Amino acid sequence: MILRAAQLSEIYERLDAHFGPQNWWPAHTPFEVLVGAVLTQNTNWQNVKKAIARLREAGLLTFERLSSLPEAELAEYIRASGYYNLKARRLKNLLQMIDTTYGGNLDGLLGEPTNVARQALLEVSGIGPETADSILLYAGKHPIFVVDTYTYRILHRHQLIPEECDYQTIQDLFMDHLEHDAALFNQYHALLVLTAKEFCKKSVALCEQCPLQNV
DNA sequence: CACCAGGCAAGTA
DNA sequence: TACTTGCATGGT
Repeated sequence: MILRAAQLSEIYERLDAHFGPQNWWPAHTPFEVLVGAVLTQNTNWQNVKKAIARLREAGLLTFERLSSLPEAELAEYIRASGYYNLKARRLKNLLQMIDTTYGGNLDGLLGEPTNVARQALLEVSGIGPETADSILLYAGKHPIFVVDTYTYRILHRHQLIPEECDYQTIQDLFMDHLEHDAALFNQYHALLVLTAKEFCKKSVALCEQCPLQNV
């Protein structure tokens, strides 16, 4: 039950042929990626879209406007995304770090070497590996592979990884055997999300129609 | 009604 | 260290 290097390319080729180019993340600006990355934690993207829309309508999708918004008010704007009190706090923690360490300049954070920026993000309470890597890849175009529950579920359903397999192990599988290219990692992760949503739901797997059968 | 959705941190023993 | 719990809305 181990994933072979050649299978990573095979999986990518099949999914890319099936779904085509995706050009993720669905956001207008790097700052919007940052916000969305926190709001989508364990949450349906449909709910996140509602919350992002509320912030956009209020003109709050900038570092300065969101930083000056009281936490309690921010929580109300993002209510539809669920865990809204928790996420308001986490966003504030993140903005605070960018303010104190990078003078409120998101590009300052994203312009750091990947490992430095990743460490800075992980030190923020509420930012874990997936959120950090999503920000690095999709807001900063850093060549780092984003692992999520979909990635795990698809690989495990196809018996390519064991049930006990942590984030770093899965990320290393991809990064040890693929070219470190942001555009490739972007597309690969987007393809895995689409595949999970269409063919590999938690309670139902439509393996007969899945492009990955018999990999 | 039950279950699910692009996590993470804090508490417990 | 290993396991459990809290956080919460909205769609199916």
